[in-house]
Amino acid sequence: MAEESNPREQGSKITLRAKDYAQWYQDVVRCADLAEPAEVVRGCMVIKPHGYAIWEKIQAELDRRFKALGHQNAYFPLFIPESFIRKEAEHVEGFSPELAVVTIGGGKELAERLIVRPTSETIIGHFFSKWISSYRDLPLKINQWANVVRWEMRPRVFLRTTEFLWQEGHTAHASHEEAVEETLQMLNVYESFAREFMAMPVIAGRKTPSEKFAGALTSYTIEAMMQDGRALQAGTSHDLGQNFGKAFDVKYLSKEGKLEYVWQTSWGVSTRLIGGLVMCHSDDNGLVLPPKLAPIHVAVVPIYKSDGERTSVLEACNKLGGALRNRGLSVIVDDRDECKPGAKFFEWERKGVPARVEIGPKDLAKGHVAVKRRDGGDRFFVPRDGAPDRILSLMDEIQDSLRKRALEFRESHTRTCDSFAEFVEIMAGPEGFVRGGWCGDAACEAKVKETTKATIRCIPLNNPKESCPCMVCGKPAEERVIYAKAY
RNA sequence: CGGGGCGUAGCUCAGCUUGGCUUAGAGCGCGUGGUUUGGGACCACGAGGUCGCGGGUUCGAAUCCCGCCGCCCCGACCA
Repeated sequence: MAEESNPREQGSKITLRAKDYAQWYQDVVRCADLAEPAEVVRGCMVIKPHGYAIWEKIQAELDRRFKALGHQNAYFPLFIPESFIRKEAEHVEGFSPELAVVTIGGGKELAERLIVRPTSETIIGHFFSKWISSYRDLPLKINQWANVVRWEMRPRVFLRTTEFLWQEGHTAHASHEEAVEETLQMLNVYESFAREFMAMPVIAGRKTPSEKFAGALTSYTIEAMMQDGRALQAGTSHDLGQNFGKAFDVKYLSKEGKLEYVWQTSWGVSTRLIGGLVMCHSDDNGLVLPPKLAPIHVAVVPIYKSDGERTSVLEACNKLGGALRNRGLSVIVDDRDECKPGAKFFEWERKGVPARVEIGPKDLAKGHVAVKRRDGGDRFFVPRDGAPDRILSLMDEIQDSLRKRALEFRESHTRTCDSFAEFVEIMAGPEGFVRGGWCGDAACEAKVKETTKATIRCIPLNNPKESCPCMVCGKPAEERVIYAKAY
């Protein structure tokens, strides 16, 4: 049905996933009214109310989790003096190509150019050095919700926009051990959030040196699989070592009276998560949302002909709506007179509302309501009395079902491979994840990228040691890593 | 940055090759009135456009020429 060339479908047409995955993604984003390309500003997007509501839900839960672990929110300047960026050699090299620079302010050329922050390690490092003087000031655990700008070559709504929203956590510790612990703890927060709230299973692991954050000692990541088999880096957590501590002179006096550099971490997730959410669960009819992140849980659609029917049907709808709201659900009773029920069904379906309830004269007579879940299956009926509780428990079922479905998809698209020739063949096809050995040589990693465009997404945490051949050179390797093409 | 596409009504586009037959059009959307309402309703009337910008050619330019700007898509980078 998504392919009908009915003129009234213009602007709301969704390309089939199997036909053109990239176009399908854009269509779902547009039809679900999540965001639109800003057009007047290259690479930027307008996050529309329905999309922003999802972001607010993501924010609320992550913020809760961060604070529960002792982090405090703060806010740092949008502009960073150019000299700050230059203080950490690897950092400047990594970010230079994608910086936006302000050269004029108030009509006058600036004495020092200002960088629109691409990330805040440098300016936060500067302030940490002012705030930290004793081991008693540590650990310092700060989080910032902010926008950042990276002049990417090819923007894509949510997945890679010039400006995006994110949170960046920055912490300083007295020991490397404690910093590593923090890095892994926050990676774990991301992993569990993705699994529990987004219903998106991810593989948590370590980046190879060539893929790590510019300026970090070690970077960790969570990698999700999209429905086209590609990987999405959904969040990162970095062990910064003393690199920024040394660059910004962040020192403290230890208990023993010695002056030491702090050990820092940084970690972030962004509005890219929304893109991941879309690509993980949605289908040819539009957006599919896990209930825990859905701005609207239930759409109640009244069906009536006469005015008399309208009154009694709407009364029943509002009563059910109230009962559902009392159970903590967000409900819309779609009492618009100007469109027919069918149009309403399509609209809420496209927007990913997890469940739809229909109430009409027939239902009133039979004492039940009709329920349709967005994630599939036929419409079914539940008695009116038990409907609120049944629909509440349905939310958990949908959440769980989406997670299981995504996990099964990932598992059925993950292959173990020992031969480079076979690997090249896999990457030419419908893709997916490949578990293959890696000897640790950057040359082998580079060869994979050159020939297939795939990369090592991560070396999974708690990876079982396994003697296997390096998938590229055949030399002995100690463990398998995740190879995939990425967004 | 390389390759491709596009800029005409709120949206999607036709018209451009062969300049005048257009007083710039269509569908969708929007407004008003009526009939409708269990999977995208229909009829009637109506509002809405300096044809991306700047030059040029011509009696005459959305259409031809030159220059500029912008956006989207496909490749090399990232959260």
